[in-house]
Amino acid sequence: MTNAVNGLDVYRRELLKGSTETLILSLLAEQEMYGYQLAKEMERRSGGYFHLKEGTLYPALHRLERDGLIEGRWELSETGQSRRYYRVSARGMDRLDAMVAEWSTFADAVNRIARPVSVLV
Amino acid sequence: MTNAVNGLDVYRRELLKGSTETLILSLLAEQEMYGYQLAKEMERRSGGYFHLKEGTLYPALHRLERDGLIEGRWELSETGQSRRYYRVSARGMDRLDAMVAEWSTFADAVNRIARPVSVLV
DNA sequence: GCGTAGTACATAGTAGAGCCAAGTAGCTTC
DNA sequence: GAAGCTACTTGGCTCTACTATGTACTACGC
Repeated sequence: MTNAVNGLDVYRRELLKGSTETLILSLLAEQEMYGYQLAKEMERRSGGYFHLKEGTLYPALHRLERDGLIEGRWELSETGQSRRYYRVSARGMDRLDAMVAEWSTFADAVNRIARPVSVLV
Repeated sequence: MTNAVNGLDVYRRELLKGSTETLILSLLAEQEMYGYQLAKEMERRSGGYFHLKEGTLYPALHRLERDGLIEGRWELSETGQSRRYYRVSARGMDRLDAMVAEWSTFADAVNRIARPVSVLV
């Protein structure tokens, strides 16, 4: 499994570190959602590129809630399943703005350095 | 130190994960360099944004060499200090292209999702 | 001669994040 | 009644950036 180009698998995974929380916050800032819904929405919006695993998603939500950036509440769906809905707190909104700004700066800095080899010719 | 907004410190650090090797490869693809020089060049090119620590830089170079993406050779500088110069291998060039493409896809995907709160109003 | 600073590389240990895997639990469909 | 989907949880693993420390050489000021 994951033969040949396995270096890129690791690469993509590592890229995701640090951006996951920004992505989650950003989606929750638009509308209240529960975990599973969030994962599906993330996948849909990114054209299938982001596929948040449970072992990534739920711990991330717990961290965000622990840090007071989001607030969750339990709700029973009409099917009888419990769902935990999350919304972004005021503090979370501030943090989101800071994170998006940071992402922007970061992406600019990377783009100033990283160029495909072909451009160098 | 690093009081108050320490959440963002962690954030920036995590963002860097996965991009460090792309940045290093990219700079080395332009010209052969030794570690210390690479760190300085990275800082200069990013306008001071990227400041690679030794505990990040040297292990990263070792990984890249172990994976056959770069090749190093020792050289004695005129001051008498040993320096290890690295250049990107053919395999490293291929990998760099793939990494830059991956970065581009990733950045696009993030930009499709992450927006500052103000835009939502 | 000695302390300090800069250059240049190395590495043990730590913390954090994403993932795998397995588990719990309710519902629907065959 | 066995899949299969929804929905959340958790323990353990790996990888990466960083901290801290160490080595070693040069150059400067005193």
